[in-house]
Amino acid sequence: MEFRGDQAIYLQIADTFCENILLGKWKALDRIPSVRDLAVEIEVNPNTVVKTYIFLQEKGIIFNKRGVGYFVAEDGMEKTIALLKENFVYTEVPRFFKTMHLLNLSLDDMRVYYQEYKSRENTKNQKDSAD
Amino acid sequence: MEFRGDQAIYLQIADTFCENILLGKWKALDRIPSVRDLAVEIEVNPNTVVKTYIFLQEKGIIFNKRGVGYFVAEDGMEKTIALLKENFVYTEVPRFFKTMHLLNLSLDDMRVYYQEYKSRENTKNQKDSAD
Amino acid sequence: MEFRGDQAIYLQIADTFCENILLGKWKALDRIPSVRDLAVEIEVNPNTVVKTYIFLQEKGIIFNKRGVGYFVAEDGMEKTIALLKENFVYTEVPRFFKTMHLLNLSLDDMRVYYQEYKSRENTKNQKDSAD
Amino acid sequence: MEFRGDQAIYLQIADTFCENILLGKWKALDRIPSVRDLAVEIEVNPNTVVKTYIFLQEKGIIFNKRGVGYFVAEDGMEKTIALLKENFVYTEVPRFFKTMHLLNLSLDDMRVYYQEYKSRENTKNQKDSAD
DNA sequence: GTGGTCTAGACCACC
DNA sequence: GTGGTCTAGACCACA
Repeated sequence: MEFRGDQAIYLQIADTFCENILLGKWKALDRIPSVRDLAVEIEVNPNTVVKTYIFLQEKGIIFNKRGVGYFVAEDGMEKTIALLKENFVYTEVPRFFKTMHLLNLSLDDMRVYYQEYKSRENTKNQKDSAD
Repeated sequence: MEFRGDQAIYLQIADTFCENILLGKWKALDRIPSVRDLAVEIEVNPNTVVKTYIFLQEKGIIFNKRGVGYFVAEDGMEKTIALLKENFVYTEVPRFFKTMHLLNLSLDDMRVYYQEYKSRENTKNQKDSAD
Repeated sequence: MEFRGDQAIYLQIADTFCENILLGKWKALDRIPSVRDLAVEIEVNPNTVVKTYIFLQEKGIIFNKRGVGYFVAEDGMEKTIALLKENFVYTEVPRFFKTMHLLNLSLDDMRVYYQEYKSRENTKNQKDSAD
Repeated sequence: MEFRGDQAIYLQIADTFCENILLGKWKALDRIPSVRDLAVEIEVNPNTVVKTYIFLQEKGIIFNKRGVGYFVAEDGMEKTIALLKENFVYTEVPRFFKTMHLLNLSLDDMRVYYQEYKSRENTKNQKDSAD
């Protein structure tokens, strides 16, 4: 797994985790990988994974059974949506529109980018399912 | 000037500077405030301003005359647009659409947010011009 | 370590670093000394070392893993050679020949100086290995 | 006139001045341009030219008649050669060979560069005399 | 432990 | 006056 330099690694892992929840890869009460396993898999320090799990636990998305492992909370998907949506609507969206405006781009320009984005995604998914 | 805690101050200063360029407050070949003056004005350490100016200089947005001061580059606005646009189109836009998609939001939902954003901006501007 | 007064210390550190790369003391993907360790070793302020490392990172010669340290880039030697060679061939060499010409010196004169230089170097190396 | 960023402007002016002496453009006891005239011509601050002239005067290359102007010293050319040669032989040449060695270049490689340099100079001179 | 950032204050060369 | 550099020391997030 590759990480960007502009954000803490443990948060990037959390982002990916949230994606997986929303995409239905992990469902309510599913057991998620152990700290050690995940650390090996994505090649980061175990402490970093611990920080991710603590972060997600504080958000109520996962919970921990002592000596057993971490599990997706019963309302994990709702909590995930709440987490992402709050940040998206109140922070990302306004910032996005601000930059859009500075660059003299309109919502219609976005429509064009959106078409491109969707066709790229389709291509990627086809390739993935072909693998 | 107030700063957020999620990004280095010197980068937030740089962002504001880019905005000012795009809004036409500073034009090509204009002399910009000296390191010391700006430091006093926005209440940060001179070294922090130095870091901002070096950063902008590396991006080709400003240049410096020894012992005279910093100036907006002749193609400063183009460089600024290039800097912002590159990051926006290739990083922010795709990430934005990705989150949008995860949250099951459509471009039409964005249109609603955009109306809200614009009306907020108008209110703000009216307040500013009233001050 | 001793420094000349005609060039910024952080650049002299960078020069020494480049030499070490080219002499094979540090190889691709080697971890280089931490900012603090190097600062202590060569008796400069940690901030000065930071400036050197940021400079080398921008040149693509080293890279950094968050919370771990700095490492020589995979193509660190190539980047180093590119950096030195570009400046040497397009700036230093022509300036050298220009001065040579002004002083009425020929390449054959240089050959004499070169012999002297090499014998001095040999003497120095013998002394070093004797130490 | 254009200046590099890696050396003080007053020294770059002094260098050009020395070249002119060695190329015979200014001869012993010639009057050289006034501070003001030269400052206008090469577009620098008059104080900078003053600094150049003081520097050259300290080296014995020019002298000053109060209220009249600056003149090339009787032994100006010898002093100029002495100045350049000292720095060249003891500083530039060793540094040049050091970089040459680090880059694995031989004196024979220099011979190639020298041919290129000379042919470029010839082209330039032909163009100048055609103007 | 690591690097990243910031403050405070100093000295310097330069224009 | 200007920017460039350096020191000293601090705090923080991160691995």
